[in-house]
Parts: sequence; C-alpha cells; structure tokens
Amino acid sequence: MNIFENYLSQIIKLIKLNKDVLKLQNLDNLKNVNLEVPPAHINFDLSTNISLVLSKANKINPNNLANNIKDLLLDKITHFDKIEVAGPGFLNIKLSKEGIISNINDIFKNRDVYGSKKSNEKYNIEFVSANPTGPMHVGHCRGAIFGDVLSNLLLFNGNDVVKEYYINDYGNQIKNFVESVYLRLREIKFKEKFVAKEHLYPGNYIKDIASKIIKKNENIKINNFKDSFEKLKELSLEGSMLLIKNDLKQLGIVHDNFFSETNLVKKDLVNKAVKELQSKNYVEKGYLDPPKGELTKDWKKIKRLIFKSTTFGDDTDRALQKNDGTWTYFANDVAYHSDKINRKFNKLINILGADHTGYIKRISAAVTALSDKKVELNCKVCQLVKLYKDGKPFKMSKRAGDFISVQDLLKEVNKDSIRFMMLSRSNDVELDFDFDKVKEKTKDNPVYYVQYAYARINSIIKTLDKNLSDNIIINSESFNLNEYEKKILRKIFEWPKIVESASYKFEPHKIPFYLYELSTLFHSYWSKGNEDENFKFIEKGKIKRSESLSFIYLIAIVIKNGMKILGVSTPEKM
RNA sequence: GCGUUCGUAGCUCAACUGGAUAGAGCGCCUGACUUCGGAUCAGGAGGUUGAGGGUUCAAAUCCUUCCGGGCGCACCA
Repeated sequence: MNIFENYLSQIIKLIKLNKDVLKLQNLDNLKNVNLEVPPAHINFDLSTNISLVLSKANKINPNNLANNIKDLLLDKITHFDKIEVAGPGFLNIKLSKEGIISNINDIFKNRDVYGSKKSNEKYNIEFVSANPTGPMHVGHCRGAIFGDVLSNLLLFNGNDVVKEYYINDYGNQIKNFVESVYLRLREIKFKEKFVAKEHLYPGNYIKDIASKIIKKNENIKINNFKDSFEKLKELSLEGSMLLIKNDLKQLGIVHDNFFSETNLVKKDLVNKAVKELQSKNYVEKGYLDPPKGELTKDWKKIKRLIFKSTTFGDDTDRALQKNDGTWTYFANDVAYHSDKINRKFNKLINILGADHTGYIKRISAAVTALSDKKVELNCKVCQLVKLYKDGKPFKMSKRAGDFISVQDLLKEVNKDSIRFMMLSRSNDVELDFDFDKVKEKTKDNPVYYVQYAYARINSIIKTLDKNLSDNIIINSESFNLNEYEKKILRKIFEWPKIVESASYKFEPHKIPFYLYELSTLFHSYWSKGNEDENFKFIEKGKIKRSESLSFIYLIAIVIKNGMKILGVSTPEKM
C-alpha cells in the first residue's frame, strides 16, 4: 500500500465513523475523493479534494466542512502535523516528523518493489507480430519497445503476463516471400538471373536466407515451386524468424510465446471458432454491401459467411470467407483470439501500428462475442516514428528495399538510448526520432541525464565506502530536512502514483518523464554544494548529515526501479 | 463521405481516470568550472490550451457544432 492509499483509506474511515458529527447524509460519491501531490508552488506534502466532493452531495458549504474535517484529521491521525484549507476547499496536509520517517523506512523496507501495486490479473500481451518476411525495421521498433515495457510494468505489479508474437505465416505475402527465396536459390544453384518483379522481395537478406538454406540442405529440390513449397516455406520462415528474434534480442526484448497462424489453420481452430460464433448466433450467410470509400476493382457480390460485428458497434459486418470460400485473415485472427480466451487470459492487450487502427472495432467485437463480454481486449495504437538525420526527414521505402533496419539503427545508437527515446512520447502521438540527438551524451539526450544522476549517486556511495544495498538507519532525534529535500521527498512519494497511472491506462511513457524530473531534482540538489559549502554532502571522506545520505539512497532506489521497468541499464560509472 | 486520432509557449511535448497560479526540454537572453565527476547548475523572457457554445463550486480534460493535420476505410495481410 502506498502513502496515498494508506492515508486516504484512513481519512475515509474517519469520515464514515464521524458521519453524523460532520452532518453528512450522503456518502455515495466517496469514490471520487482523491489524495494527491499538491501543485509545486504549495508547500505541503499531500492534498485532498474531500470536502469539495462531499459538500456537493450534501449541499453544504465546502469551507465549513473543510474546517471540520481538518480538526478531525489533526485530532485522529498522528502522522498529520499541519493542515490548511485552501482555495475553494482543498485540504493541504503536512506530515509530522514521525510520519515522514515512517514512510521513508517503508521505502527502504520495500526497495526493489517500492512503487508496485499488487494486482493479480492474467494478461496476454501481443506485440511486434511483424510479418515474417524479413528483418525488423525502425517502424516496428516503437511498438516492440512499448509492448515490452508495458509487460515489465504489469509484471512489476505482480501480474501474470505472457508476451506473445503472432507469426503471420499464412497467405499471399508468405507465398511471395517463399517465391523470392526460391528464385534466389535457383540463382545460386542454376545461375539463373533473378528478375525483380512487383510482388517479389528485393532485399539482400533474401539471398542470405537462400545461401544458408543451401548450406544446410545441399540436396534440396527446387525444380518446381509448387512441389518444393511446403519444405521451402518451413526453411525460409526459419531463416526470417531467426533474423527477427535476433533483432528483438538486441533490443532487449524476449517473447514468451510465438504463435503460428499456419498451425491455427492446420489444427482446424478456425472452423471451431466460427462454429462457436455461429452457435451464439453472430454469424450469417449473406451479402455484404460494397465498400463506401474509393471504388475497389475486385469486389464481388457473393454469398458468404459474415460475422455480425455491427452488433458490437463495428461500422459494418465483416467477411469470414474470401471469394474462393477459404478463410479471411480476420477469420484466422478470430480463431487466434478465441484460443487466447481458451487459455484463460482475462486481460488481452494488442499493440498495433497506426495503420491497423481501423481493425480494432472488429477484433474487439469478436472477443466480446466469443467471451460473452467477460474478457476485455485493449488495443493500443503506436503512431508513426518520423526519422530525422542532419535535421532533415529521412524517408524509407520498403518496396525499394531501402528501409532502415533495426540493425542499421543499432550500429549507430545503443539499446538504452533507443528504448528511452521511443518511450519519451505518449503512444498516440507521432514521434520524432532524431539520429543525431540520440547519439549525444548531453542533457538533450534524456537517457544520459538519468543515468548520470545514478552514476553520480554511486560515486558518492563509493567515496563513503558504502554499498547501495546497505541498510540506512535514520536518526529521528536530529532528523531535519531542508527545502530541497522536502521537494525531493514529495517526488519520491509520488513514484507509486506514477506506476499506478501508467499501468492503469497502459501508458508507460509516464515513467521516463518522471525519471527525468526526479533526476533534475537530484542534479540541482547536488549542485547546491557548488554554490554553498554548507550543502556539500561529504567532508573529509565522511557524510555530513545522515539525512542527505538517506536521500541519495532513496533517489537511487527509485531510479533503479524505474529504469528496470524501462529495460534501460543503470551503470555505476559513466 | 464514414470511422479514428491529435491540435497546449517560436519548436518538440507533459499535465496523475474534472482541481488551485497550465509545466518541462530545445531555441533565445544573463550568470556559475584551481569541480564532493560541468555528461551539470542558477536566473530571465515566452500562453485567450485551434474557434464558438454547453455541463459545474471547478474544464486543456466531459458534451456539442465548426476549423485544421495524421492514420484507416477489400473479400489483401
């Protein structure tokens, strides 16, 4: 339980007990009451809107109520030292010395898990799921890191999390990919010239995959594409997935499960899923209207199986069968999600690229239908990454094969910078990724700024011949905080709140922002010593005040916990 | 046309499921290095939160109508 939850529950308990004294009849909207960090210019530790919320429901003056609550809290909660009624009726609270020390000790006790909030859900989080037709490019990077960090965040809170990659190894794109490998194989073996056609993959990595296949399978039959397809598909996919897994590994991402679309079809899971939808009466055999937007050439009016996704708010019903009667990509995906439900996950998360926004309604509808509204599917969309180099936009073209791969990126920038940078914006906003900035080792590059704060802390600890895992004992007799330390402490107390809101809305970007702010406070705290001797931490190799030592430790604990969630290293020296 | 998403300082973005005087970084201006590591710090200027209307003690946040940008709109994947 964090500091806010702890005190809020105490406050609410007291209000309930003293309902009559406070002349409150209606306590229905107590859930709207919050306890939070006051704005920066207000010199208090906590702030609550309780009298504003309750005065409305009970039609009484918020200021009078606030004063009554103030007296009650000061009387009953020993950790509260001073309370002021401010603005329209906020209660600002200062903690007593015992309160502060008790909360600090709590942090030292919890250490690695400080900030986590116990939760016990079973999550499946699907991310990356890049087509297995080649290595990853920069565009995949954002969703990959977003998904990984979100997983870390949910794990930090004690949830059960399975990180999953859906391999789209079925359908036309794969066929084209395998054909490209096939032609490269013939190029190597029969010296046939590879003729680049529109539907084929031009990249050099196809050659690499082909030559690896030949090395391992000298006698592979490639006389006829149709006959060798199955075997070749298996080998080609092995090759491309190896590339992708290597890219992911270098970014610090490891999936728990790779789920193959082909297997889904082989195991007949699609039939089963469609039958299940049919039994629930969400499928009909009928005609779809032609698409509304631009005219499409190949549209045909054919009777086919249709999922009635409009029942759940989709714009139009969706086809489960193609013209030739085989299943659509969507039908397969329905089966995949049905399988997730059958594996007893109660929370599903999909991380998608911006170009899949239009897909969310139909797949959510399918999950709702299949689970009888019991399982929640949350789709998070990562907007585009715009690359900049030398101040100019850097265009990519996948068709021409001149896209920037994750490998290209890693050649220039380290993993830590990439991860931190990719999370430095909310996922639903486009992100400018500037090659030059991300290489800088200055304040312009926030990852170094945060790492540097941590390294500085370590340099102090080393000077004192101490260890970060040491137990800090706070001497309550002489414990006295200066203004900077009070500011820092409030920030430290805020950490659990940041974790909570980041997990609640699936918005991991709040963590880098917070860590940056915390680091700012630290660098400023540190620099006070440059201006004023009295603020130096160390004198003749010894710590001057035990308070400052405990603060350094607190900051280090939080930075470490935060960076661990981000999957970014915290070097002790830089 | 429909859906979706965004619009906040010159630029790039925050703002904790409606809170107090809307905050950072960059850029610009001023200052601090025989340094407890300057990969840093201190200070300053900079705003009608795209526009109008509504809901309420309280709106950048919710509703509504416009305006503008992104993405999507096959039975493809």
